[in-house]
Amino acid sequence: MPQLGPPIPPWQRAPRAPRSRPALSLELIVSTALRLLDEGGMDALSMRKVADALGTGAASLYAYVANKEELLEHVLDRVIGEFEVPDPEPERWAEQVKDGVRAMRRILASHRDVARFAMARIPTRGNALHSIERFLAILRTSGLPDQAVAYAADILPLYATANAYEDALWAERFGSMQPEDYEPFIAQLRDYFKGLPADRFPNITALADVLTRNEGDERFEFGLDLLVRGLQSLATPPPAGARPPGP
Amino acid sequence: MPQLGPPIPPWQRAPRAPRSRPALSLELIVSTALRLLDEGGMDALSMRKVADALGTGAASLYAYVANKEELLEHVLDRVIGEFEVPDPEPERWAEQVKDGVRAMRRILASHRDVARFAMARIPTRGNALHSIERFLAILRTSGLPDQAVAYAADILPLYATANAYEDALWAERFGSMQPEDYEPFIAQLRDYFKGLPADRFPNITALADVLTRNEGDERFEFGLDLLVRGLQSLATPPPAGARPPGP
DNA sequence: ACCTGAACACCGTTCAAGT
DNA sequence: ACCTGAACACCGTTCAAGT
Repeated sequence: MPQLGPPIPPWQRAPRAPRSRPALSLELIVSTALRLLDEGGMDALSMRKVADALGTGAASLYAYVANKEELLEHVLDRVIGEFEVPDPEPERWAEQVKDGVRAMRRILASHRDVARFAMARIPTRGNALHSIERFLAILRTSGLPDQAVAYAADILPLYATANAYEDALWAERFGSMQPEDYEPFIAQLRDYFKGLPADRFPNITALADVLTRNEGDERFEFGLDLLVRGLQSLATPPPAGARPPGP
Repeated sequence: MPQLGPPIPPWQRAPRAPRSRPALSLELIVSTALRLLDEGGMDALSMRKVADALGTGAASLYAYVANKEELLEHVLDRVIGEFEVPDPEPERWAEQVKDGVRAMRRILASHRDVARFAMARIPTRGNALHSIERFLAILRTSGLPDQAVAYAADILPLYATANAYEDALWAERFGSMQPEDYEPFIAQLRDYFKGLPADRFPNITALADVLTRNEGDERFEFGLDLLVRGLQSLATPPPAGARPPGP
């Protein structure tokens, strides 16, 4: 029960607050949507719930966004705005690239289900453009051919997003993506692998332990290292005389 | 129009087919769900629509699957069943790994929106287990350390799935993922990049052409090559003294 | 035991009607 | 011009009631 003060006779009331809720705006709709998403995940982000949190009806949102998809694009761009890319330091471009991918994943994962609709959108809104521009600046100091720079600028964010997407689903299933929270599940999976018939599953049973290793960012870092090492090998021309191994 | 034979008088008909529709079964529910997904994408796959196609009500499905999520898992496993992994040929493991990742992407992309729920599920059902087992067999002939094999077995399917996910969204937006269907959109994006103020976006404007290059699988192959080359560099011990790499 | 109609608590989006 | 109540056409899931 809310505490009620003594009753105020109508004639003493303020002349009816201009509006108890602020006027609607795209800005306000987007921040409300992001807040709901952060608090309750994707299920909490419906047009109706956003409108409700703003004290209006869902139909009113359609004056500012064409549809839910467009609202999600704005939310994504707002999150991308948190991504700060440093000025290029050419002699350590590879480490800067890694730091950038790590930051992308961290920021996406910190906003719960944002990663789940971040994939496959070609982000062309303001903040995304700015981030791409600055990420390209770092990649270009590598000496890689332009097309390799362009593909890398696509693939690295895809890798960050895919990992953040997985993070989000782990968090959904276990209430958090902290390893200790889902360790029992991992242990169960490990036992399941170990208990498989070894004649039909010789590799899974033999590798059960490493397949279910659950050590923070190790797997993410492993893949990131593969990608960036590959880029470095393209940037560094093979030593004259020697030929790279291959088929 | 199907060819109809001469009309058969009612008294010659079979004594009323035991049921005009076959009995429900998990098998039947899963194939119906996959058919609807292939035909109409994710929007066509609802519990109600699957039930409808089977001539029953949505509630009846819950005798066979706990919820929609479980149905999707079965659909995914059915699709994974199309994935055929060859026997290992140790001397060309890297090429076999690449072929495997290509096949994963191709199969996922051929089933429209399957990729959209394939991510981040740890597939432990029958077909998935079998595929993982055989993929591990190939990876283990590389000579990579066990943990690297295990991480690779996670990351490579993630890469295939993330790309197939993008394919699916392109197909959704443009009715197909054939490059010629969305070339106008790409051209528009290219012009947009080129028209940006060059002082604020020097890299995007300079790279507009390569950033919007749209040549089939090139980008996918580029990333796949980075990953597999990275694995090869881990498998081949560095040339201490004079170690000849390769076969 | 198995199946299901109807209900519950939601969706995104549209549109006529209000101010 | 801006806003919105109510409606439309959907969802996934539950459950009492039927056979």
